[in-house]
Amino acid sequence: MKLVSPGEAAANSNDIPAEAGEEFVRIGEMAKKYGVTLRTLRFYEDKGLLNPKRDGSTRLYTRRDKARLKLILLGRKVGFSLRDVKQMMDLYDPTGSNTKQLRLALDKSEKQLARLQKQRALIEDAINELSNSMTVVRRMLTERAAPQASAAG
Amino acid sequence: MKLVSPGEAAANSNDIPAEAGEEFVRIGEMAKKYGVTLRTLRFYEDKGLLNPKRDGSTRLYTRRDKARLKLILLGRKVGFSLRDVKQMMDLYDPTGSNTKQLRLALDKSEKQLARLQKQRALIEDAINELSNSMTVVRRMLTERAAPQASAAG
DNA sequence: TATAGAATTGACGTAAACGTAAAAGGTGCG
DNA sequence: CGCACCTTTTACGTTTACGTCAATTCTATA
Repeated sequence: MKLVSPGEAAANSNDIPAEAGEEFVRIGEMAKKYGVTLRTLRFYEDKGLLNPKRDGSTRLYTRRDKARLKLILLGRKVGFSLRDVKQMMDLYDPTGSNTKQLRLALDKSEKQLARLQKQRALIEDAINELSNSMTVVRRMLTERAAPQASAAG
Repeated sequence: MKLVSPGEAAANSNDIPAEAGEEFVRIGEMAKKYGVTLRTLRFYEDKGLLNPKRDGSTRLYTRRDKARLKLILLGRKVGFSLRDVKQMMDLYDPTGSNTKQLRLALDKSEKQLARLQKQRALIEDAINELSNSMTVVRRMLTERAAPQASAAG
Protein backbone atom coordinates (compact mmCIF):
# COMPACT_ATOMS: atom_id res chain seq x y z
CA MET A 1 0.00 0.00 0.00
CA LYS A 2 1.12 3.52 -0.68
CA LEU A 3 1.72 5.64 2.31
CA VAL A 4 2.87 9.15 2.61
CA SER A 5 6.21 8.87 4.26
CA PRO A 6 6.45 10.92 7.44
CA GLY A 7 7.72 14.42 6.96
CA GLU A 8 6.73 14.80 3.35
CA ALA A 9 3.01 14.61 3.46
CA ALA A 10 2.42 17.23 0.84
CA ALA A 11 5.68 16.83 -0.99
CA ASN A 12 5.59 13.28 -2.18
CA SER A 13 7.26 13.29 -5.52
CA ASN A 14 7.52 9.60 -6.11
CA ASP A 15 5.27 6.59 -5.67
CA ILE A 16 2.20 8.49 -6.72
CA PRO A 17 -0.86 6.32 -7.31
CA ALA A 18 -2.38 6.30 -10.75
CA GLU A 19 -5.57 8.00 -9.58
CA ALA A 20 -4.76 11.17 -7.72
CA GLY A 21 -6.63 11.40 -4.42
CA GLU A 22 -5.69 7.95 -3.24
CA GLU A 23 -3.64 9.38 -0.49
CA PHE A 24 -3.45 7.69 2.86
CA VAL A 25 -2.19 9.13 6.06
CA ARG A 26 -1.60 7.39 9.32
CA ILE A 27 -3.06 8.38 12.59
CA GLY A 28 -0.21 10.56 13.74
CA GLU A 29 -0.30 12.80 10.76
CA MET A 30 -4.05 12.89 10.72
CA ALA A 31 -4.04 14.01 14.32
CA LYS A 32 -1.49 16.73 13.70
CA LYS A 33 -3.29 17.94 10.63
CA TYR A 34 -6.55 18.48 12.49
CA GLY A 35 -5.29 19.35 15.89
CA VAL A 36 -6.69 16.35 17.71
CA THR A 37 -5.04 13.58 19.66
CA LEU A 38 -4.58 10.00 18.61
CA ARG A 39 -6.91 9.04 21.39
CA THR A 40 -9.58 11.24 19.91
CA LEU A 41 -9.33 9.64 16.50
CA ARG A 42 -9.52 6.16 17.96
CA PHE A 43 -12.39 7.24 20.11
CA TYR A 44 -14.32 8.60 17.16
CA GLU A 45 -13.72 5.38 15.35
CA ASP A 46 -14.87 3.40 18.34
CA LYS A 47 -18.06 5.42 18.31
CA GLY A 48 -18.60 4.71 14.65
CA LEU A 49 -17.86 8.19 13.43
CA LEU A 50 -14.80 7.28 11.45
CA ASN A 51 -13.89 4.21 9.48
CA PRO A 52 -10.34 4.34 8.26
CA LYS A 53 -8.98 1.52 6.18
CA ARG A 54 -6.33 -0.73 7.56
CA ASP A 55 -2.96 -1.90 6.48
CA GLY A 56 -2.67 -4.82 8.81
CA SER A 57 -3.46 -3.13 12.05
CA THR A 58 -2.37 0.33 11.04
CA ARG A 59 -5.12 2.81 10.39
CA LEU A 60 -5.07 4.59 7.07
CA TYR A 61 -7.15 7.69 6.69
CA THR A 62 -8.41 8.78 3.31
CA ARG A 63 -9.76 12.00 1.93
CA ARG A 64 -13.17 10.79 2.92
CA ASP A 65 -12.15 10.36 6.52
CA LYS A 66 -10.81 13.87 6.47
CA ALA A 67 -14.12 15.20 5.25
CA ARG A 68 -15.92 13.32 7.98
CA LEU A 69 -13.54 14.53 10.61
CA LYS A 70 -14.06 18.09 9.50
CA LEU A 71 -17.76 17.63 9.90
CA ILE A 72 -17.32 16.11 13.32
CA LEU A 73 -15.21 19.03 14.42
CA LEU A 74 -17.68 21.51 13.02
CA GLY A 75 -20.47 19.69 14.80
CA ARG A 76 -18.63 19.80 18.06
CA LYS A 77 -17.83 23.43 17.60
CA VAL A 78 -21.46 24.34 17.32
CA GLY A 79 -22.26 22.20 20.32
CA PHE A 80 -23.64 18.98 18.94
CA SER A 81 -22.94 15.83 20.85
CA LEU A 82 -21.08 13.07 19.08
CA ARG A 83 -24.29 11.09 19.14
CA ASP A 84 -26.04 13.78 17.18
CA VAL A 85 -23.21 14.05 14.73
CA LYS A 86 -23.25 10.33 14.21
CA GLN A 87 -26.98 10.28 13.72
CA MET A 88 -26.71 12.87 11.02
CA MET A 89 -23.74 11.32 9.30
CA ASP A 90 -25.29 7.90 9.35
CA LEU A 91 -28.00 9.15 7.07
CA TYR A 92 -25.61 10.04 4.35
CA ASP A 93 -26.19 8.20 1.11
CA PRO A 94 -23.76 9.01 -1.68
CA THR A 95 -26.27 7.88 -4.29
CA GLY A 96 -29.27 9.90 -3.21
CA SER A 97 -30.46 13.43 -2.69
CA ASN A 98 -30.02 13.07 1.06
CA THR A 99 -33.19 14.91 1.73
CA LYS A 100 -33.73 13.01 4.93
CA GLN A 101 -30.26 13.74 6.15
CA LEU A 102 -30.57 17.39 5.38
CA ARG A 103 -33.92 17.63 7.04
CA LEU A 104 -32.64 15.94 10.15
CA ALA A 105 -29.62 18.20 10.20
CA LEU A 106 -31.79 21.24 9.83
CA ASP A 107 -34.11 20.08 12.56
CA LYS A 108 -31.32 19.38 14.95
CA SER A 109 -29.67 22.62 14.03
CA GLU A 110 -32.74 24.64 14.84
CA LYS A 111 -32.95 23.06 18.25
CA GLN A 112 -29.27 23.51 18.83
CA LEU A 113 -29.49 27.12 17.79
CA ALA A 114 -32.24 27.64 20.33
CA ARG A 115 -30.10 26.02 23.00
CA LEU A 116 -27.18 28.20 22.13
CA GLN A 117 -29.27 31.31 22.30
CA LYS A 118 -30.62 30.28 25.67
CA GLN A 119 -27.11 29.61 26.84
CA ARG A 120 -25.99 32.97 25.67
CA ALA A 121 -28.81 34.59 27.57
CA LEU A 122 -27.86 32.69 30.71
CA ILE A 123 -24.27 33.73 30.35
CA GLU A 124 -25.19 37.33 29.85
CA ASP A 125 -27.34 37.09 32.93
CA ALA A 126 -24.44 35.66 34.83
CA ILE A 127 -22.14 38.34 33.56
CA ASN A 128 -24.50 41.01 34.77
CA GLU A 129 -25.01 39.46 38.18
CA LEU A 130 -21.34 38.93 38.60
CA SER A 131 -20.54 42.47 37.57
CA ASN A 132 -23.01 43.78 40.07
CA SER A 133 -21.57 41.66 42.84
CA MET A 134 -18.13 42.85 41.98
CA THR A 135 -19.22 46.42 42.25
CA VAL A 136 -20.62 45.74 45.68
CA VAL A 137 -17.48 43.95 46.80
CA ARG A 138 -15.29 46.75 45.53
CA ARG A 139 -17.37 49.24 47.43
CA MET A 140 -17.02 47.18 50.58
CA LEU A 141 -13.30 47.02 50.12
CA THR A 142 -12.81 50.72 49.65
CA GLU A 143 -15.03 51.56 52.59
CA ARG A 144 -12.97 49.43 54.92
CA ALA A 145 -15.45 49.34 57.75
CA ALA A 146 -18.35 47.14 56.90
CA PRO A 147 -17.90 43.86 58.80
CA GLN A 148 -21.35 42.41 58.50
CA ALA A 149 -22.43 43.50 55.13
CA SER A 150 -24.87 41.52 53.09
CA ALA A 151 -22.58 39.42 50.98
CA ALA A 152 -20.59 37.30 53.37
CA GLY A 153 -21.37 33.84 54.56
CA MET B 1 -36.58 22.63 70.06
CA LYS B 2 -39.00 24.86 68.31
CA LEU B 3 -39.95 23.95 64.84
CA VAL B 4 -42.22 25.54 62.38
CA SER B 5 -45.02 23.07 61.97
CA PRO B 6 -45.42 21.93 58.40
CA GLY B 7 -47.70 24.06 56.31
CA GLU B 8 -47.48 27.20 58.35
CA ALA B 9 -43.93 28.27 57.91
CA ALA B 10 -44.66 31.93 57.81
CA ALA B 11 -47.86 31.84 59.83
CA ASN B 12 -46.77 30.41 63.13
CA SER B 13 -48.90 32.09 65.72
CA ASN B 14 -47.93 30.08 68.75
CA ASP B 15 -44.74 28.69 70.21
CA ILE B 16 -42.76 31.72 69.15
CA PRO B 17 -39.27 31.87 70.62
CA ALA B 18 -38.35 34.80 72.82
CA GLU B 19 -35.86 36.14 70.36
CA ALA B 20 -37.38 36.57 66.96
CA GLY B 21 -35.22 35.06 64.21
CA GLU B 22 -34.72 31.77 65.99
CA GLU B 23 -36.73 30.02 63.37
CA PHE B 24 -35.84 26.53 62.27
CA VAL B 25 -37.02 24.78 59.19
CA ARG B 26 -36.49 21.21 58.19
CA ILE B 27 -34.98 20.04 55.02
CA GLY B 28 -38.20 19.65 53.07
CA GLU B 29 -39.31 23.18 53.59
CA MET B 30 -35.85 24.53 53.03
CA ALA B 31 -35.69 22.71 49.72
CA LYS B 32 -39.06 23.98 48.61
CA LYS B 33 -38.25 27.51 49.65
CA TYR B 34 -35.14 27.67 47.52
CA GLY B 35 -36.09 25.39 44.70
CA VAL B 36 -33.51 22.73 45.34
CA THR B 37 -33.81 19.06 46.13
CA LEU B 38 -33.22 17.36 49.44
CA ARG B 39 -30.29 15.63 47.86
CA THR B 40 -28.77 18.95 46.99
CA LEU B 41 -28.99 20.24 50.53
CA ARG B 42 -27.43 17.10 51.91
CA PHE B 43 -24.80 17.24 49.25
CA TYR B 44 -23.90 20.81 50.07
CA GLU B 45 -23.64 19.85 53.71
CA ASP B 46 -21.45 16.92 52.86
CA LYS B 47 -19.19 19.28 50.98
CA GLY B 48 -18.97 21.58 53.97
CA LEU B 49 -21.02 24.38 52.48
CA LEU B 50 -23.86 24.16 54.94
CA ASN B 51 -23.97 23.30 58.59
CA PRO B 52 -27.50 23.01 59.87
CA LYS B 53 -28.12 22.23 63.49
CA ARG B 54 -29.65 18.97 64.48
CA ASP B 55 -32.55 17.82 66.55
CA GLY B 56 -31.44 14.27 67.02
CA SER B 57 -30.82 13.32 63.45
CA THR B 58 -33.15 15.83 61.88
CA ARG B 59 -31.52 18.79 60.19
CA LEU B 60 -32.67 22.21 61.28
CA TYR B 61 -31.83 25.13 59.06
CA THR B 62 -31.52 28.61 60.48
CA ARG B 63 -31.54 32.08 59.02
CA ARG B 64 -27.82 31.77 58.69
CA ASP B 65 -28.10 28.62 56.60
CA LYS B 66 -30.51 30.42 54.37
CA ALA B 67 -28.07 33.23 53.82
CA ARG B 68 -25.36 30.78 52.99
CA LEU B 69 -27.59 28.87 50.62
CA LYS B 70 -28.47 32.08 48.85
CA LEU B 71 -24.80 32.75 48.35
CA ILE B 72 -24.19 29.26 47.08
CA LEU B 73 -26.97 29.61 44.58
CA LEU B 74 -25.72 32.97 43.46
CA GLY B 75 -22.26 31.54 43.09
CA ARG B 76 -23.50 28.70 40.99
CA LYS B 77 -25.56 31.03 38.90
CA VAL B 78 -22.52 33.03 37.93
CA GLY B 79 -20.64 29.85 37.23
CA PHE B 80 -18.47 29.26 40.25
CA SER B 81 -17.75 25.72 41.23
CA LEU B 82 -18.83 24.59 44.64
CA ARG B 83 -15.17 24.39 45.54
CA ASP B 84 -14.72 28.04 44.77
CA VAL B 85 -17.80 28.96 46.70
CA LYS B 86 -16.59 27.01 49.66
CA GLN B 87 -13.17 28.58 49.51
CA MET B 88 -14.69 32.00 49.62
CA MET B 89 -17.20 31.24 52.32
CA ASP B 90 -14.59 29.57 54.47
CA LEU B 91 -12.82 32.86 54.80
CA TYR B 92 -15.75 34.53 56.42
CA ASP B 93 -15.06 35.84 59.89
CA PRO B 94 -18.00 37.51 61.60
CA THR B 95 -15.65 39.45 63.85
CA GLY B 96 -13.39 40.99 61.26
CA SER B 97 -13.43 43.24 58.24
CA ASN B 98 -13.16 40.23 55.92
CA THR B 99 -10.73 42.01 53.72
CA LYS B 100 -9.11 38.76 52.75
CA GLN B 101 -12.41 37.19 51.88
CA LEU B 102 -13.46 40.13 49.80
CA ARG B 103 -10.16 40.24 47.97
CA LEU B 104 -10.35 36.55 47.19
CA ALA B 105 -13.90 36.93 46.02
CA LEU B 106 -12.97 39.82 43.81
CA ASP B 107 -10.03 37.97 42.39
CA LYS B 108 -12.03 34.88 41.63
CA SER B 109 -14.79 37.03 40.22
CA GLU B 110 -12.50 38.74 37.79
CA LYS B 111 -11.26 35.44 36.52
CA GLN B 112 -14.74 34.07 36.30
CA LEU B 113 -15.91 37.14 34.46
CA ALA B 114 -13.16 36.60 31.93
CA ARG B 115 -14.21 32.99 31.53
CA LEU B 116 -17.81 33.99 31.02
CA GLN B 117 -16.88 36.51 28.39
CA LYS B 118 -14.79 33.97 26.60
CA GLN B 119 -17.65 31.52 26.74
CA ARG B 120 -20.00 34.08 25.37
CA ALA B 121 -17.63 34.71 22.49
CA LEU B 122 -17.42 31.00 21.78
CA ILE B 123 -21.16 30.70 21.82
CA GLU B 124 -21.59 33.60 19.51
CA ASP B 125 -19.08 32.02 17.21
CA ALA B 126 -21.01 28.80 17.34
CA ILE B 127 -24.25 30.60 16.66
CA ASN B 128 -22.77 32.21 13.60
CA GLU B 129 -21.28 29.02 12.24
CA LEU B 130 -24.45 27.14 12.86
CA SER B 131 -26.55 29.82 11.20
CA ASN B 132 -24.32 29.73 8.17
CA SER B 133 -24.54 25.96 7.96
CA MET B 134 -28.28 26.16 8.22
CA THR B 135 -28.42 28.57 5.36
CA VAL B 136 -26.40 26.20 3.25
CA VAL B 137 -28.55 23.24 4.18
CA ARG B 138 -31.72 25.16 3.43
CA ARG B 139 -30.34 26.06 0.05
CA MET B 140 -29.52 22.44 -0.64
CA LEU B 141 -33.00 21.41 0.34
CA THR B 142 -34.77 23.90 -1.88
CA GLU B 143 -32.58 23.11 -4.84
CA ARG B 144 -33.42 19.44 -4.69
CA ALA B 145 -30.65 18.23 -6.93
CA ALA B 146 -27.35 18.40 -5.17
CA PRO B 147 -26.36 14.88 -4.17
CA GLN B 148 -22.71 15.36 -3.43
CA ALA B 149 -22.58 18.80 -2.05
CA SER B 150 -19.95 19.84 0.40
CA ALA B 151 -21.69 19.23 3.65
CA ALA B 152 -22.48 15.56 3.79
CA GLY B 153 -20.39 12.86 5.30
C1' DT C 1 21.70 -4.47 15.16
C1' DA C 2 20.34 -1.25 18.41
C1' DT C 3 17.44 2.28 19.42
C1' DA C 4 14.05 5.56 18.83
C1' DG C 5 9.65 6.65 17.09
C1' DA C 6 4.92 5.16 15.61
C1' DA C 7 1.31 2.26 16.12
C1' DT C 8 -1.92 -1.20 18.36
C1' DT C 9 -5.57 -2.88 21.95
C1' DG C 10 -7.40 -2.80 26.55
C1' DA C 11 -9.03 -0.81 30.36
C1' DC C 12 -9.37 2.13 34.28
C1' DG C 13 -9.63 7.26 35.56
C1' DT C 14 -11.65 12.06 35.47
C1' DA C 15 -14.65 15.96 36.29
C1' DA C 16 -19.41 18.05 38.66
C1' DA C 17 -23.28 17.91 40.84
C1' DC C 18 -26.20 15.69 42.05
C1' DG C 19 -30.00 11.29 40.86
C1' DT C 20 -31.76 7.28 42.54
C1' DA C 21 -32.65 3.42 44.98
C1' DA C 22 -32.62 0.84 49.53
C1' DA C 23 -33.75 0.06 54.12
C1' DA C 24 -35.22 2.03 58.08
C1' DG C 25 -36.75 5.33 61.90
C1' DG C 26 -39.87 9.04 63.56
C1' DT C 27 -44.52 11.64 63.74
C1' DG C 28 -49.12 13.31 63.41
C1' DC C 29 -53.75 12.09 62.60
C1' DG C 30 -58.25 9.84 61.98
C1' DC D 1 -53.66 1.08 65.35
C1' DG D 2 -52.33 1.92 60.84
C1' DC D 3 -51.16 4.71 57.12
C1' DA D 4 -49.17 8.51 54.91
C1' DC D 5 -45.44 11.49 54.96
C1' DC D 6 -41.00 13.20 56.29
C1' DT D 7 -36.51 12.16 57.38
C1' DT D 8 -32.09 9.56 57.87
C1' DT D 9 -27.63 7.16 56.09
C1' DT D 10 -25.15 4.56 52.63
C1' DA D 11 -23.64 3.96 48.32
C1' DC D 12 -23.67 3.08 43.50
C1' DG D 13 -25.13 5.39 38.95
C1' DT D 14 -25.20 9.16 35.46
C1' DT D 15 -23.26 12.09 31.71
C1' DT D 16 -19.44 13.21 27.87
C1' DA D 17 -15.34 13.08 25.67
C1' DC D 18 -11.72 11.85 25.99
C1' DG D 19 -6.78 11.29 29.35
C1' DT D 20 -3.56 8.21 30.90
C1' DC D 21 -1.14 4.32 31.61
C1' DA D 22 0.36 -0.54 30.26
C1' DA D 23 2.18 -3.98 27.54
C1' DT D 24 3.34 -5.02 23.07
C1' DT D 25 4.47 -4.82 18.15
C1' DC D 26 6.09 -2.76 13.90
C1' DT D 27 8.96 0.16 11.21
C1' DA D 28 12.61 3.21 9.95
C1' DT D 29 16.97 4.86 10.47
C1' DA D 30 21.78 5.32 12.08
